[in-house]
Amino acid sequence: MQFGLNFKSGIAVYLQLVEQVKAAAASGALQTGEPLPSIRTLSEDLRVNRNTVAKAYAELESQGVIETIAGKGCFVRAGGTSPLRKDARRKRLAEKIDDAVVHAHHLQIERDDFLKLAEQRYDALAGRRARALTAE
Amino acid sequence: MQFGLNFKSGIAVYLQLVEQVKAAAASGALQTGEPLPSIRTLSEDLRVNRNTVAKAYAELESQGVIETIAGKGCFVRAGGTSPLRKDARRKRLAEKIDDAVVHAHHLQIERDDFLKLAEQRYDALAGRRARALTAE
Amino acid sequence: MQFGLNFKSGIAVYLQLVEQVKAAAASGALQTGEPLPSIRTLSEDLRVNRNTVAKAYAELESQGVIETIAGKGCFVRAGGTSPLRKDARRKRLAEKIDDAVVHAHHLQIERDDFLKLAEQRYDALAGRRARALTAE
Amino acid sequence: MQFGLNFKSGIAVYLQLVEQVKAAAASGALQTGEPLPSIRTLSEDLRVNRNTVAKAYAELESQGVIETIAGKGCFVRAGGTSPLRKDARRKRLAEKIDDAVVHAHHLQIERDDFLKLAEQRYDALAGRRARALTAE
DNA sequence: GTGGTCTAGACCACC
DNA sequence: GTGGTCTAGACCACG
Repeated sequence: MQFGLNFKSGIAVYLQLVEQVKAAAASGALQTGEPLPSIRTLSEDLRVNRNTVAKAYAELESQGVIETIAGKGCFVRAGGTSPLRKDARRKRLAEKIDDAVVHAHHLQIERDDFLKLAEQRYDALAGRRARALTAE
Repeated sequence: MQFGLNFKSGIAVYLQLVEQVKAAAASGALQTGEPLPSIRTLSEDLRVNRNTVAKAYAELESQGVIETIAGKGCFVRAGGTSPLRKDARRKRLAEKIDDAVVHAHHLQIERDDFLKLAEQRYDALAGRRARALTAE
Repeated sequence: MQFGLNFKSGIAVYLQLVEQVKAAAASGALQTGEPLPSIRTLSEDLRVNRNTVAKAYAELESQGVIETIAGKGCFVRAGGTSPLRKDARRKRLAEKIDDAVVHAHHLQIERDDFLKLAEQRYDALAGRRARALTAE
Repeated sequence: MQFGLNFKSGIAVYLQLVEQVKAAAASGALQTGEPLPSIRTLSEDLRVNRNTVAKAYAELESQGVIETIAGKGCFVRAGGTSPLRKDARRKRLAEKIDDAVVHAHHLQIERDDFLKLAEQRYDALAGRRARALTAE
């Protein structure tokens, strides 16, 4: 998993985590039974307090997205979250992109600049992800 | 204008308002020079405290989206007035795009799909804005 | 740091705080990275409501003078970080200078005196800042 | 008299007027017995509500700076306000200039730029003043 | 009528 | 402990 946090967004950090895990589970990026990173590991990776990660996992468990097995870790639960169809996933993403588009307008970023930036940022994250995988 | 609030989203109410006004201005639903609802009126409509709406409007003013004239009201400012340096504007937009990129990964949307979607949504907003202008 | 408030000046308390913090940062009395007093502490010292101090700190953050980290505190930011375009910065400064010019006329200070005074005060501040840095 | 108002300064407009008249009287720019512009005239010149000017004059009268003679106008009162010595006036102005200098620092305006701007703004106001006099 | 400031006191997120 | 948000209600400045 590759998480991205924004500490200045005004959205609580633990909710950002919850949302991202749910999105990954909804798309099938996280498969049933797959383990999540441990609270300690993740909190260190993200430079975040352990309580914050713990709260996110607790929230996910109470929503039935994951299952916590004491001493073993947290795992994606079967059922409940059937993977979304592709157009449903695109629709979810479209909301996030619309948000960026609105900001592009107010920040006076032109079409070409906007699209180029989208490409750059996508590749930047993909690059970080690849490096993270090979470093394992 | 019609605003909708989600009190359980974990996102500050005043920020929800800020985003909705920005979206309305970007789409042409709110035209340059148009007055926003008064703070008192809107706070009553939304069953929210006056200070909360005031904080949203203050934030919009500091972002250059609206102009507020004490004793008269708040008005949508003309676009193309951002006082920020170009690199600062790009940096802010990059944060929003990164947010979308992270979700694209979690939702397993591939690069081409992501970029095509970005293009579509950008053009969709520009189109709506153009239609709103001519329909005036 | 020592702050002083005038409750009868007709100038909003939170703006008096903003100006004093800015002056302290510009003169080197507050050094880069130095923590400001906590909102609660300062509000008690000044016999002012917590929200008033919070508003001042929020304004300072939005002006790029300080950085606030929720749960940790507020810190003076390094200079040279204004995200504004140069013309926007000059325009803002011009407003302040105009204020001084109007007073120069009313106080019957001639052109040469005015300009000499501007030079003196600029150098005086730069000098204090330099001494504060070396005295560290 | 040449007044300068800043509607975004956070200082009440009527107080800005009061302060400027007091400064002019303190320097001798307004002589004892000299008439102030009428409320109606000044409010139109400054694009301000008549009540605002009236409030400023009322405040000045209550402070003993001016005298209102119903049906005739407002006049600078004798005594009470003996003209300040030159260095006292310079000191008052220095406070305003210091304010501008602090803002120059935070707005990253260098010494030369600052001094050039001070010169420009001084000459700009002097120019407006000259034009206003010849147009009479 | 408009927006702006301030208070008093509550709850939340995070360290 | 830190800062952030929200409410309820007061008073002020301006048109």
